[in-house]
Amino acid sequence: MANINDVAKLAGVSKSTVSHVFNNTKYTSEEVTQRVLEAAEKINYKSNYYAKTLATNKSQVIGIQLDSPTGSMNMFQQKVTNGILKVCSDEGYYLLLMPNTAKEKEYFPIDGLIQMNPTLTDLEIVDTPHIWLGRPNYFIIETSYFVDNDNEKVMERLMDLLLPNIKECVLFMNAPEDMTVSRDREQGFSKAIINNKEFDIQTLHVNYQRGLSPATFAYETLSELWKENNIDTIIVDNDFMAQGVYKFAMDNQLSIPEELSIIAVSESLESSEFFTPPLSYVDLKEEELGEKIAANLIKKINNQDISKREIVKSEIKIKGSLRE
Amino acid sequence: MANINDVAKLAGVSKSTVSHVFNNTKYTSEEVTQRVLEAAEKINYKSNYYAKTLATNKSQVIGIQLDSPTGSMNMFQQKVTNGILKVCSDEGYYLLLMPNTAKEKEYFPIDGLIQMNPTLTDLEIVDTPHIWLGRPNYFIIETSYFVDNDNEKVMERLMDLLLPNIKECVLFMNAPEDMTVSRDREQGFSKAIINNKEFDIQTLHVNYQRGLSPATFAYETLSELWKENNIDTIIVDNDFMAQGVYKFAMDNQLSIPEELSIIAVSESLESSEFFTPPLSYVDLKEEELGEKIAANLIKKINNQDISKREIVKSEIKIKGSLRE
DNA sequence: CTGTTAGCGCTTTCAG
DNA sequence: CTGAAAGCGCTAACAG
Repeated sequence: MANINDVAKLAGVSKSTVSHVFNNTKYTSEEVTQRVLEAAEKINYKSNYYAKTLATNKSQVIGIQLDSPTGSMNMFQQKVTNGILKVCSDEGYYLLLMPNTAKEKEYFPIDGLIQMNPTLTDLEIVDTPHIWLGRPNYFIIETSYFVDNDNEKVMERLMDLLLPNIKECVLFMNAPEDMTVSRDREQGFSKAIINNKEFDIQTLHVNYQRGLSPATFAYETLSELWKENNIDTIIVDNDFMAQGVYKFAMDNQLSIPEELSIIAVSESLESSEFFTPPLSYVDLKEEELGEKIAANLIKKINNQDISKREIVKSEIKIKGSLRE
Repeated sequence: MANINDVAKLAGVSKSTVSHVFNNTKYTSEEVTQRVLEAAEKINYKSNYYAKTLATNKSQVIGIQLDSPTGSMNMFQQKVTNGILKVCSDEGYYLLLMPNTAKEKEYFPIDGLIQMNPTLTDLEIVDTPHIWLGRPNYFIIETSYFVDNDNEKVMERLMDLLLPNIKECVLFMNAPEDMTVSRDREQGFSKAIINNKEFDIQTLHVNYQRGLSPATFAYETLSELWKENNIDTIIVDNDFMAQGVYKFAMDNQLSIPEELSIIAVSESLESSEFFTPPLSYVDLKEEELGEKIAANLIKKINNQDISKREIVKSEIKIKGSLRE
């Protein structure tokens, strides 16, 4: 692989001149510029990224810190990543997927970090510009930048919509307990109940337990709670869980939405239309989340001002699964 | 950020000794080792990846060359990526997503490359160990390594299964024409027909045209062809298309599978169970593809022998959408 | 077994 | 406007 010296020699100039014409970092005469470019072309010179990074200490890479050690991403994360990738490639940044393996003996000087999936116990990150996807916990929220959905608000709006049509009891199957997002949603859920005391209904709230598949979890939880409660409305975390609920409805010959009204708080599988009747859901605008987060991070890397919290509004999509 | 000199000074040894204890590249006395480790710990030393790479010319990064300029991945690719990521993190490799933007002024010395989605017009890649996901075209196949499904074979097996129950006419809605995979599938499809002349049926074959959503494409194509042919069996490229077919069936009050038998050649949305009746499909074992490809690439990087072509067997999953 | 030293390829000050 | 040279942090002979 040809290097900068080869080009310099061939063009009959010095290393630094070559560097300058390649980086537009100083004026070089038209003639010299041409000579250098031609020489480079001739021997197919490409600047060595690693040497450059070592010298400049700017890597042009953004890392995504994944929350799983194997590096698997769930559908939500994959969609967000697509959004991130879009602006990264526009802005000339590389995207590095970083599984959460504990070792870290090496210092990989990425320019910025995107931290997936905040939990209640995350610690502050230092020495790298970073942005959270979702709300960080209260220990670090003051000092953290993040991009998030309007989780609490959308739950309130959703409940305002649902409440008039709940007959007796609503069940909320929320995300896992340790995720900040599930807290925010629960908050919105509770607020709406309190603010609408005129509707005298019963509420049930459970968190998804990792281990069972979401569909199975939903099915089993519902079977259990069904016996002792007159559940007629169900909010689930995602369409995967909804699958379990639909199956329960079918097994027990319950009609949706007449006897069981259901909505999912995210459509990670993009499966709404596969359900009969089509599943109502909340569109989290994952790509937009990704684009916003990447755009902000890049600004931050370049020391431009950005707001600490950026909210992407989610949108309630009403389909046939909701009782009128 | 502390560097190797700081550690050396603090521990009272030389740079190279520090380097050696960190890389296990030469024996160092127990005592010295300890001193170095402690010193490193104390000042929070992490070896600088870029300097190391520049010196060794081994980056420990594997690139995924994406086929879209925006860098978006479809579901199939995302699932394969999960498999890749798994072995990468096991083996200490980073994974870099490389959108297909034409610039490339820089030479980013990745150790190896995974090339997604071969088409009929791809050119040879030089100077980087690489493996294709899927069969490369015939211009380059002789010199290329790849991991692929048994596309042709599985189509033959599928047709053997289907043929006895086709009444008059089968429609195959294949992947886009420029992809090698669609050629292989068509090959298998035709072979099965020829080898089973005793079944006197009519066949229709169309390639998906990018632009329309797969579901819409399927719906419209079917509407068109339906008028003039007595189609009773349909093979579609994926479950997204199947959605269009199910909708067509519903709109025209055709019962599945009695009047219309249907199977998808991939279940990219993992949506089989969302259909009523559940959609039959071919399981492409995406994660396994990803794991195999990464494992092979890493071996290749280390100059170990690997076979040029590795096949992952796909599996036909029969559900209620197929007439018996 | 440990230390010296010459690179890896590029950027960037500083003289000219 | 151009070039010489120091340095980015680390590795790997090689000498001791």
